[in-house]
Amino acid sequence: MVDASDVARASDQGTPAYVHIAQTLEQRMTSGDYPAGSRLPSGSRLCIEFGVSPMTVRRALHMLEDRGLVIARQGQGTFARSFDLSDSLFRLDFRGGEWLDESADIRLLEASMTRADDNVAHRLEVEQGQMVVHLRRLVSYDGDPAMSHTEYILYDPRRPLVEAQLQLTSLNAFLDSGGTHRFSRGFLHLTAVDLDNDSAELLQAAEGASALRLEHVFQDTDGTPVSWGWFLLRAELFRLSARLGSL
Amino acid sequence: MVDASDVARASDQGTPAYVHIAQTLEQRMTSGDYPAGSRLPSGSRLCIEFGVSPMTVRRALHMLEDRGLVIARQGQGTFARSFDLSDSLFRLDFRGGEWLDESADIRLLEASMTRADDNVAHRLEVEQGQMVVHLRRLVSYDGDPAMSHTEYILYDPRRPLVEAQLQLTSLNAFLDSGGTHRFSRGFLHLTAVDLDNDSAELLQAAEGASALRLEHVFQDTDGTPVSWGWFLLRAELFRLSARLGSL
DNA sequence: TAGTGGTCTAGACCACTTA
DNA sequence: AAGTGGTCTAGACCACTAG
Repeated sequence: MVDASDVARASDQGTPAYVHIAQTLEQRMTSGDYPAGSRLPSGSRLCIEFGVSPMTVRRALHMLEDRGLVIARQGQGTFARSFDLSDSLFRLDFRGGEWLDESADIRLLEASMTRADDNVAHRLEVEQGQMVVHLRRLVSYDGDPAMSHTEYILYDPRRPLVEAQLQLTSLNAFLDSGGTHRFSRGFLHLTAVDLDNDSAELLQAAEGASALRLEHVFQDTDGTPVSWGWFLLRAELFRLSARLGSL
Repeated sequence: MVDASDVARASDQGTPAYVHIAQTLEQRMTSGDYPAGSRLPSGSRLCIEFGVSPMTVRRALHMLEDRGLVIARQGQGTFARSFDLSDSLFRLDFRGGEWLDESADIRLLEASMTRADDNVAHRLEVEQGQMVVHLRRLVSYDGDPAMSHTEYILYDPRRPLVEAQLQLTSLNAFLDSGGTHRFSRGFLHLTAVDLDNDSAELLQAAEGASALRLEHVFQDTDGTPVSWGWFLLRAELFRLSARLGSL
């Protein structure tokens, strides 16, 4: 019989048992003890080996599964996966500061009602020609244009939420951590593009200069698309970064 | 007294209790019941409200914390965070197929020993002028160039690991799921760039065309940089995507 | 049927913060 | 001192997969 305080001391310093187990298993995978595709010892065996309860082993395996290092198949076992670069999780950074601080200046360039063209209608899942709200913004830092934002927002007269949605989809709402609204669902796509004439001028960059294009669809809680749009981010100012490996 | 089978039935269908709890809490955050910055009910209160044990509540909170929707501060409480786009986790997709399948062709364009210049020396944390391995590869799909890869690998005569490292950092090792080796540590940075003359020609794109530049540093288990390099990905073929919100 | 992963309990002790 | 999150136990039952 072991009690909690014994176990806490068991690994060595203050590192939790589940972290220690996960690290040990990861090390065995990278060192070749558990080659990619091979089956790891079962939960019960790991309990015995590490002298911990099932819950603790499960949490360690859960960590590895979240990070994609391992895949568990019910009734079969837990298997080592090889690392796949395409599974890396990137985080979008703004170089040289926070996304939105006091030096950020958001200018609303356009706010109008227009009829949805083919593209807009498709993304917002409405009929072509339906009225939608069209917004265009420019975000500058210290007077330097850094990104533009073009957005089309659903306008449904039967549920007059435009006011709330305008706020919902305002830059502040998802760039500023202090906002009260947030999105419940949606997706993002990020690609590299050449700036067209118009955007290049707006961002004070050369025509054809590279930019990151971050496209978004934000959905209502029921899955209805509410907003479609994209940011154009000056390439020198933004990047995505990811860390590989242990913690 | 409730036993496990009662609880499993409690939520409704087969959804685990911790998922149900996490979803409920997320809904309350988006609906404004728990505004950004506010404190969520404590673990013990949630146990009472949902009629589950502490471990189950903790797992639900853990999920929300992993997704960045919530931040837990020991001794204070768990607080709702507003969603921050910059925290989105992107996944790199290859449009139109798998990263590496039978149609992929990897050509080694260059493999030589060179002296580390300023840049290389800095990234690999060696002295300028030290010998390093220089590799350059081109990956094509169905005969179409899709990405190039330039890489500098540490060459330390005192520990002759070059052979193993070559394999470690080979394309197969991190693009092909069947490999046995994997990286233990490192980081990635992704930006948009204009292709220079050389790269444009190699990728059969126009000079100045946009591309994604995926820079990497792979480290040994002890943190020593082993490989520095970058991929240039034709912009039309790759993108990053992320899903927001619930599952 | 035996073994696997997946979930859950009803407690416990610890480290930490606030008052 | 009271309340918080963080960790852990020693069992349990379930769903699934295999032989």
